[in-house]
Amino acid sequence: MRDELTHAVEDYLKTIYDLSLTHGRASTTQIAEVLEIAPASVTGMIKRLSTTRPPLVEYIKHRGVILTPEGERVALEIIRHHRLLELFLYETLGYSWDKVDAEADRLEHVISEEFEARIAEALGDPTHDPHGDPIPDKNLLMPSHAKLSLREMRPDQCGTIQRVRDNDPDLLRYLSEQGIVPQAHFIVTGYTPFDNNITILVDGQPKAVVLGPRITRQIFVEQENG
Amino acid sequence: MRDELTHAVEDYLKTIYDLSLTHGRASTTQIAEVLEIAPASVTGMIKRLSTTRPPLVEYIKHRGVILTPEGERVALEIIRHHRLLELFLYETLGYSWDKVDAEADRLEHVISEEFEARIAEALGDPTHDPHGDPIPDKNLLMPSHAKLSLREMRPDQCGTIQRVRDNDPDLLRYLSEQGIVPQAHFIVTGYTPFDNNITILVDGQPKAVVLGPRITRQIFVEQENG
DNA sequence: GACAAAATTTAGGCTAGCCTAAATAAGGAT
DNA sequence: ATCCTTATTTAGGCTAGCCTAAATTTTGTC
Repeated sequence: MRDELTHAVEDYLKTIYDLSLTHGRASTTQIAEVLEIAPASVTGMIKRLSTTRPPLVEYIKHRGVILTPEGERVALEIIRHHRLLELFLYETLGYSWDKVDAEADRLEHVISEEFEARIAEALGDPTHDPHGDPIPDKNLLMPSHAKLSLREMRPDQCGTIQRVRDNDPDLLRYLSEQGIVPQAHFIVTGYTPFDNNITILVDGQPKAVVLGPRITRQIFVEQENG
Repeated sequence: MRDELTHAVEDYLKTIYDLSLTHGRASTTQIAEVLEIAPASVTGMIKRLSTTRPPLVEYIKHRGVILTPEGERVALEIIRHHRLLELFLYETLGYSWDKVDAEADRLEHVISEEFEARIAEALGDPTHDPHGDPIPDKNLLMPSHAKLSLREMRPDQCGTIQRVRDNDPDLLRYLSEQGIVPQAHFIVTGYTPFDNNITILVDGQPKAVVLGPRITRQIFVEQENG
């Protein structure tokens, strides 16, 4: 395998992969926002990524980028590192789930294939990290995962939390205080149109929680027929 | 604690610390050799390190450098990271002792204080890494360690290996094949002047091994009265 | 104490990645 | 279709860290 990609390049590819999933194509501004750098810097990097051999992204001026197969391979490799590390930190070292992301963000770029293989084995080839994010397998294939967001659910429907797609430590801590963590079972008790707030009652929790759409959009669930 | 030192700076400080132990003062050329970069590059970096606030090294033109207290603090912090990581990789992840150094060299710069604290605790606040190198404690104090090198020993003397101060994987693999690892008990069976070769027989090994001074100088032992 | 060899520093250059300010292109509203 | 806003790119600049080649200092030897 060729390597020798810089951390910065790996971060760009990971970001583009992520944005492509929800937006199809990653725009300069979106990438700049995620990476917290100036849009002009993104343009420069994107040009480089699209002219390497093999190219890592396909770039159309003023139209944003998508990953090439090679770019996607690299992105998935980093995502596998990241999510395996998150689970390792959580399971083996006892990190709280709101702190694993920041640590994994730095470690993901420096661990060797041997490190990856050893923690994967120690964890029993896991398919999901502590946030419920799917972990690509050795061949970089994504396991199946819930695609229904909590935002689509309505009163009286129930299900289990599968995935919380956000890395803000404060939000994660807040959610876990409310019992909103993967595998938690809940019932929707309220929905208000216009602001799209959703109220849910989590099993074992004293009271229901109202969540706005910015949050519920990031929470994926398995619905139950109830 | 101030941080935000680059990986390169940390590598320089670690190298200078190491060289200072054996040579008192680290010369431009020595640093360049260890880091495998051009001497001119070292001069440039040293100037920077000596003019930061607070300065990390004390630099006298044409005379080399020594660490300031602050520089030493940073070096010891990195060395603590490195050696804790080596032991962690060895004990917890099952790495062979010849591979831990390379992995730790990259990880040492990116782990957080929390990571450091958690692996230290998981390992029971260890004092020595798999090569027998002493691990600075939380307050960066070095535990005591063997200072007698195998090179000084003579026939009929015996003792135990305490420390193998070399990171060349091939050498380490060779030595462990001969049973020369920390805690191994041995007796010196031969010494030849002029070339300073030393022959030792390790307990449980079928035959004696002849080691040149470049190797024996790096092996530290605890002598026994025998 | 002079001189050659070795060590070190200076000078000038390069790449990766970031920045700001200014120019240009795209897209939506009228 | 034009105007205005927003997105994007261009141009020029900066720092960290490396490089080579040339100049200089130190050191060891006679």
